[in-house]
Amino acid sequence: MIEGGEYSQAMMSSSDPFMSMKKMKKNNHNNNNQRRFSEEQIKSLEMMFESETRLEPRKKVQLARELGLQPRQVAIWFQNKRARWKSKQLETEYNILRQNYNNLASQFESLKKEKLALVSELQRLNEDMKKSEEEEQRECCGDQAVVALSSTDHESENEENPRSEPEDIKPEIEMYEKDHQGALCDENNIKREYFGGFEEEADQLMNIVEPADSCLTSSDDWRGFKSDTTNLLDQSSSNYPWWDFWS
DNA sequence: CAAAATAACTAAGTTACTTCA
DNA sequence: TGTGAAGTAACTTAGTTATTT
Repeated sequence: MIEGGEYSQAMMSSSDPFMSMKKMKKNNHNNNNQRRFSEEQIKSLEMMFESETRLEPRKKVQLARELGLQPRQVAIWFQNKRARWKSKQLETEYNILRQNYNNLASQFESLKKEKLALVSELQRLNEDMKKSEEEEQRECCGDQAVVALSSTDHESENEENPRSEPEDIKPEIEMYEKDHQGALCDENNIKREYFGGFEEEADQLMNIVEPADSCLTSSDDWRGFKSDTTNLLDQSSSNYPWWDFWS
């Protein structure tokens, strides 16, 4: 809808009622035939805009009178100024978001590397443990064989010591195997060992880490983490701000 | 009092022009 | 000197709100 007085004043400065819209625009860019506002005018408009981004009608008329402009020109200037200001704001916010994203991405990358290093370290430790277990077992069997052969010459050193009782060896070995075989591959043992007393927390951590594993280790674009982390963020946001994680 | 008409405003997008590298 | 990009005043359109009829 066209504004009443201001519009008429601005548009009807041409005497030709049949003048094309383009020509009218050309002729009416400014009532003083000046294309751009003066520095003084801009300065005043800017100052007013800083105090209020929307002008009251009375102030608009007053400002227009002070600057020698039509009230409509002031209104339009404020409209344009709001639009420019908004797009600048958007640009600023976009840059901030992009910077935050880049920071998060690099932090994510370094955590990813750290995690891989920890996983391989864990694997190495597991292998070491397995080896020492096997050696222990081998040594144990060798001793028992020796004991069995020389049992007639020696009394048992300790009756409670199962190794001194050849007939008890088998069940004991079975018991030992039962208790220790693959112990370090057992998730519960790992948790007990590394998170002693905090198994529940460990479970939560595992739940968080595991879904991310596939995207961390796969060759797929890691940006696919979005769907996984959405849940993660939702879960944790109720307890503490997720960004605390990075601090 | 409800509903239609009108005036005044807004945001978003466009046009015509100037300026400058 | 010509040209394209950027900036800007003025405009159009469609929507909202307040006031009047």
